[in-house]
Amino acid sequence: MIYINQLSQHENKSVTLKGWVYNNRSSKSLIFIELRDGTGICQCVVSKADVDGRVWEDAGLLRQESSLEVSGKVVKDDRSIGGYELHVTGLEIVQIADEYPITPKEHGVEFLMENRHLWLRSQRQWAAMRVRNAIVFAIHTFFQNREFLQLDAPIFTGNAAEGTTTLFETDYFEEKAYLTQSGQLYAEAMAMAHGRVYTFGPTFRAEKSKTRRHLTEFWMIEPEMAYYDLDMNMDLAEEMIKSILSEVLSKCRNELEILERDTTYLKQAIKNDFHRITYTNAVDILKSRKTAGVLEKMTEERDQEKQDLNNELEEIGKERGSEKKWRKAQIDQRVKEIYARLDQVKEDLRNIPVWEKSVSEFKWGNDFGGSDETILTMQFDAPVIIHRYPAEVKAFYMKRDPADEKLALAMDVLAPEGYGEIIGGSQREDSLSVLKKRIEEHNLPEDAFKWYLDLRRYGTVPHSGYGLGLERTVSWICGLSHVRETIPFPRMLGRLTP
RNA sequence: UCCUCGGUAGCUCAGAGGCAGAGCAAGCGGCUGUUAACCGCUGGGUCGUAGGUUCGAAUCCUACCCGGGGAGCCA
Repeated sequence: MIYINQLSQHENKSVTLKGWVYNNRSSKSLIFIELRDGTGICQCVVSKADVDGRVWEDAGLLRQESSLEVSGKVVKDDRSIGGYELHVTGLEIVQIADEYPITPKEHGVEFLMENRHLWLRSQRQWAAMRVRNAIVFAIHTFFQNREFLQLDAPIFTGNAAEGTTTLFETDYFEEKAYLTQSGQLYAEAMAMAHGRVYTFGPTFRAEKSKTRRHLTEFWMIEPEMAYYDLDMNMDLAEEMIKSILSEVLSKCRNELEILERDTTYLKQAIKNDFHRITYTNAVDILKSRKTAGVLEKMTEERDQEKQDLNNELEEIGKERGSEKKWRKAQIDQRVKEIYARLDQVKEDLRNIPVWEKSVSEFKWGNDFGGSDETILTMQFDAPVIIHRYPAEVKAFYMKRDPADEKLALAMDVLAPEGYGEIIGGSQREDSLSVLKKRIEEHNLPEDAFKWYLDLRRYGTVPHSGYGLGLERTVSWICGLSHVRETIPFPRMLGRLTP
């Protein structure tokens, strides 16, 4: 048995493939089977003249997703996907599949999510999972090559660490336990034992967020380094992202093609320095004449597009009445596309005034909203790192800027093309007395942080770290519009199965 | 929690007070190279649920359920 991605090494040889029917077509004396085997897709051609009666008959019984073994000669043919096809001589059916719910035609999100366990077999989902795998591998490689130690932080935690977010509560032998929202505090303890460490694990947030950027269960990578200041932290984050990008671009060319990902910005992100701007600077940009111009231009573009789409609708509407059946179907398809795009354009047009208001009324000291981030990243061609946020909007454990007590030594990395925040991090407060004061100011129970405070009591050092959201990273690199397609079985508001 | 859009055949959708429709899928037949193949025929309905208005409701009204997108919050 060989795999489809090795076919080029077996040209003109006889091989056996084992897999599933992705799609099939038939005529009087030819049957085309698109076979998938997990490594790729290969068109298998069954010619009535070349096979015995049983093989021909069996080939005629196949339906979408039926499982089979098929043998034949590997032939180079540009008409076939992948450039090679199999001229079938033998065929063994493993199972004739029941009627498969996911047809080669289009489907809605709800239906696809109900059938997520099967949807994973489809090409685009297959490609996204392979990119996710490549990203995971690249992250481990990056840290392992630098002698970081991987650690697993606990999933059950006894207290709501930062006090801000809503956590999932469970019963832990009649005691309350929460599912972790971050492994950071534990990573800090391990960093004091091993110097440089990282976690790679699941994280849970019980917030009722229903957007394309949110899951209730997602995977986070949290490096934590002793003797690292904020600048070193930013350098590491930038190097890591560049390293992930070059790995994926070289290993997943085929996958990115299936996903129809335009890789221009990804390549630019590897080549160019990330833009580093302070929060204060970012606020100035948001309130600038240039930003207002960007939004005005966007409004004009959307207005024009809306007009163009409406004109097209009118024209093809006239044409439809006098056309042949196949052309009518084509027109109907285009009409659907136009309506979908119009909805998006109308939503943008509704949103832009809201964004304009949010930007023009933005006050120093507020945190950025999703739209503010989008507007910022629209003005740069590589990821943007924003650092030194107002301390008031950030977590208690972040160190203040010695040059300005109002600022926290925090940093966020924003991905371009509207993908937004993929990393949040900071230099940590290393003074015992200051940290105690912060815990008090945030009305947090000091008892719960007793062990954490010990880290500042016994050989405290400057240290830093950050958290990278895996699904948001996959979503950005794949060019997917929703994180639900970046994880095999997404857990989100209202979705617990499959 | 709030704003907004939606729920009609297995799937994707049209129908906007007056006979329940199309394409695909399924079944049968036809076609020597198909790429979401194509052509013909056949079967397929709790119009999300409950109530109301009306001679008459998929269509109008009310409540609820489910889903999409967004706000807040965040990775």
